[in-house]
Amino acid sequence: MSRAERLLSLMDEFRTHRRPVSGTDLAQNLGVSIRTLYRDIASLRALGADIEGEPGVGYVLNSGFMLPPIMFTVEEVDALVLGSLWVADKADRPMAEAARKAMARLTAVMPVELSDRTEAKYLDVTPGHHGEHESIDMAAIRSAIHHERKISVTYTDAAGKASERVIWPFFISYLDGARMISAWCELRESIRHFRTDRMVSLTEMPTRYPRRRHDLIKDWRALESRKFPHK
Amino acid sequence: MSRAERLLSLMDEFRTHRRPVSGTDLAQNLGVSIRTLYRDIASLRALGADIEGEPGVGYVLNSGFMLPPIMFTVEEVDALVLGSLWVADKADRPMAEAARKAMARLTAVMPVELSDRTEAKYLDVTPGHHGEHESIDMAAIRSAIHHERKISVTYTDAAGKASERVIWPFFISYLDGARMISAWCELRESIRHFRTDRMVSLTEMPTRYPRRRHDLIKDWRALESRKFPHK
DNA sequence: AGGGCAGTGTCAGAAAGTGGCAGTAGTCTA
DNA sequence: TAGACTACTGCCACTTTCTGACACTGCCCT
Repeated sequence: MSRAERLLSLMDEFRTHRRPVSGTDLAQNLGVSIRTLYRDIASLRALGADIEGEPGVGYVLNSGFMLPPIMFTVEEVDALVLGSLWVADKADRPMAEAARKAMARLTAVMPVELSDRTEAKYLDVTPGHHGEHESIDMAAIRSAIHHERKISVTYTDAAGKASERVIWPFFISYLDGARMISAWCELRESIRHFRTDRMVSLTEMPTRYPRRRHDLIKDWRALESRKFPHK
Repeated sequence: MSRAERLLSLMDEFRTHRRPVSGTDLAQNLGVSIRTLYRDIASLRALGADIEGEPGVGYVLNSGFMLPPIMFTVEEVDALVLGSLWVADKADRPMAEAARKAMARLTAVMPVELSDRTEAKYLDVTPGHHGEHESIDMAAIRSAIHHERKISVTYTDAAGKASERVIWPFFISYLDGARMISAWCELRESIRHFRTDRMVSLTEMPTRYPRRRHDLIKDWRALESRKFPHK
């Protein structure tokens, strides 16, 4: 195992621990000495990893992961840039912010001669209809989907009538200017779609929903293709 | 200079040469022996660089550049994925293809636990109105912009009337389902916008346009903000 | 054919990385 | 408070990897 590979493995190791992990444990898992482990952590930090370490406690990787060196073509970068512009303009606020940050990271390491391209000096998405931003936290929905947890929402329909729902969200669709959540609705006992701008409030629930997200998506796609058999 | 840095510098070196460059020259520029240069090139090829070498001719980098190790957060990846989905669905064909390739490259190096996210298992843009795909080659327009060259187009307006134009393209705007080129038009002697789906034919010209793209964009933005002073 | 070039293997020496050790300093718990 | 547990840094001998020099093979172009 080369050093570069070991650094990647070390990043993976952090992510397998939900609580602080000691340097000694990490070193043992990687088959290196504690001194080398300290050097590796210093190297990762130099590369931008957000690793926190407290004496007597251990290490925590606050967020993120490392990608190894990658080859890209100029066209591929254009595509990433264009996509990020769209997300920054049209998606929910946390997502828009993430797109900006992603582009900043890419720009920081990009050869300077390509700065025109990463800085989108000559292309853009039309500044258009932003739609109504949702008041609820989209990151909470993404987290609920990822962890397959129920959420409780106060939802108003097109007529403005409010209802309380416990739903199992499993998919996010991005319309131009709005977001739609596909979820199993306990009230209606079937799959329903919810616009995020009509969610008045949202409460994360600790309960896992009793079906796998993967299966819900399968059912939903089967349902959708019966309705719209173009795919 | 570490070896990793030198590999990046070597990629930069290729891009400064428009014709084949000999290994000896490259080695000299980097301050290493020819033997080491050969090893470096082997390493870059192993990383996916498209480097061609012919005895008696020299090396050519066919395309691309290398990014060093980068840290990303999960949210940032989501944003890149979402953006790529939009580009793949709504942009011109070459751009859409580039987005798919970019995502493939990222997916290939991503930790497996994140595959749900990079494979967009739980988010998507609405499959919607694709608009009319242009018959002209968008890559040619991007090239013309990048090299600040004129193009000659046969353009039909909304009424279907065709005209020949020599234009200096400097910006691409992406609408939902269509692309619009902002360019100086020699016929109208002013800045005009052209939908790419109304360009019947396009011929690249070797002539550089006599103004800097940067300046054209400045004028255009000044004009646009006089028309729409919301920015 | 000759010049110019890409390419590979080998090996001694150079450079980078590792592990062990000593020491400093902080957190947590009994 | 003391002790166990932990993060951290500098130093140095040893280990591993990389480099340059050399010899050799083979291809392209004029």
